Amino acid sequence: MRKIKKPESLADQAYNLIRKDILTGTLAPNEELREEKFAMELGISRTPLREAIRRLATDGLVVLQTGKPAIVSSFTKEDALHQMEVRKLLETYNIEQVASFVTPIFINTLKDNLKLQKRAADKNDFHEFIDLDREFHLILANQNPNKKLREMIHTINTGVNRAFLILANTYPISAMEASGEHGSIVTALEEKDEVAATNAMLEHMDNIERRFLHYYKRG
Amino acid sequence: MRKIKKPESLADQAYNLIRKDILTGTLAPNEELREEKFAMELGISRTPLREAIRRLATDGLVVLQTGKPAIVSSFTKEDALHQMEVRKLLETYNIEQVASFVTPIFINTLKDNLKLQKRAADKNDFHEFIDLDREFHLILANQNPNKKLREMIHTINTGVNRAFLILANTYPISAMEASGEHGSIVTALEEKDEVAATNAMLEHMDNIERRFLHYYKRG
DNA sequence: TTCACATACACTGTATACAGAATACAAAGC
DNA sequence: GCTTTGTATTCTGTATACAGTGTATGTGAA
Repeated sequence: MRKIKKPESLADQAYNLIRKDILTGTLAPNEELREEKFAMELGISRTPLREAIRRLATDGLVVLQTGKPAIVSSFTKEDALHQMEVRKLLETYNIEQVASFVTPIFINTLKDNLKLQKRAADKNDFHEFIDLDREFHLILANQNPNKKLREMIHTINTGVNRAFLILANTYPISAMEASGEHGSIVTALEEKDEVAATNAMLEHMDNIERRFLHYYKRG
Repeated sequence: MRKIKKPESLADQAYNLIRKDILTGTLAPNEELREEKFAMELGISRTPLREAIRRLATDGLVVLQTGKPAIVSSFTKEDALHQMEVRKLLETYNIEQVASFVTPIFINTLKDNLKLQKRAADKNDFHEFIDLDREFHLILANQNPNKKLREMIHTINTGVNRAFLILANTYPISAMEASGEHGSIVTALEEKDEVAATNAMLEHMDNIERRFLHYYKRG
């Protein structure tokens, strides 16, 4: 039976749109989200917009201030490092589990993604690479049967990706490096070597952190 | 300086109230939350109630169904075990970290809580013990400088505590056992023995799981 | 000029009104 | 009797209206 797709609610649409704008930096940190004004711009009323903003707040992407307009959240270096610490814990734990579930189709999916990553890196297509990077880790997470763990990895990665934007300028090097590290992970998985996979992931995480700090310092 | 407490918004109040009702089982799984009816009962309008419900949804305590009333979420045995798996990961990681930050005042806070736990267990005060149990793990989490990790432990523990309610009937034994396990954790922390503390926590987690499965089977 | 104070404005929090979708029920047809 | 279809009701999604509070602006006195 073919399903008829339901139209997304206005609140959902607003949520996705604003979320993307924050993650891509179109909406800068500390920017105020005045409800009436913002709703008008989106062509909707305050009600669904408010719902979207509240949801973004639980994601940590905006901060609510009672009686005052919500603002796009800013984050310190410490916040980013904290997130990376948790991410490291979750991603390494996950890959160790996932290494036992390796199937040919799973490996192929990863390899397809890898190819696209390399292509994006070659073309210097920044946004494309960020998306593929995110997707790569999503594929890994989604292989885990534990739904709660999957959810947590998703949210933490969203936050981290935002900090990653700081690397925008010097992205080409980062992308090449990251792409190579992803390759190592896939190789280890293909050989069903749990230890190697975990180590590869840990190394990847450490390198992300290193690159982040390196470029963060230079502003 | 004494602080003047700001009045909570209606949405906040509704959120806390409904949350508690779900966690204590006053609102049963699959129960429908009809907005108008429910808002009337609380003496507020639909708007703040909706906000509360949406927030509960991101906590995983209710499930939204577009165009249909939201329902109190149910959870399967698998869900509970999945949550416990993540909790195990986070709590053991946390305590290993926290063991290095041990201060006398921290130990005293834990010991105070322990005393109250024992008292509640002796008095067979079910709700009190659940609260103290939750607080015990909260104290441990809050000692960690990593805010993101703290947040995650808080949310995961909320969910787990709900499953714990299944043990309500046979609670006395569980409470005594859990209380003792908490004691072992504090002792290990007091001796600044990271390994012992981590092991004590891991054992505690495994026991929670064991008790859960034991009583789950018997209904 | 500067400070005190009053007034106007802007924005959120909350209530209510309205439209469309889902559901329940009853009547009609097989 | 059972299925089906039309209709009424109920509910959510969204828009709008209203109230209260904080902030900015402007005016008058020192």
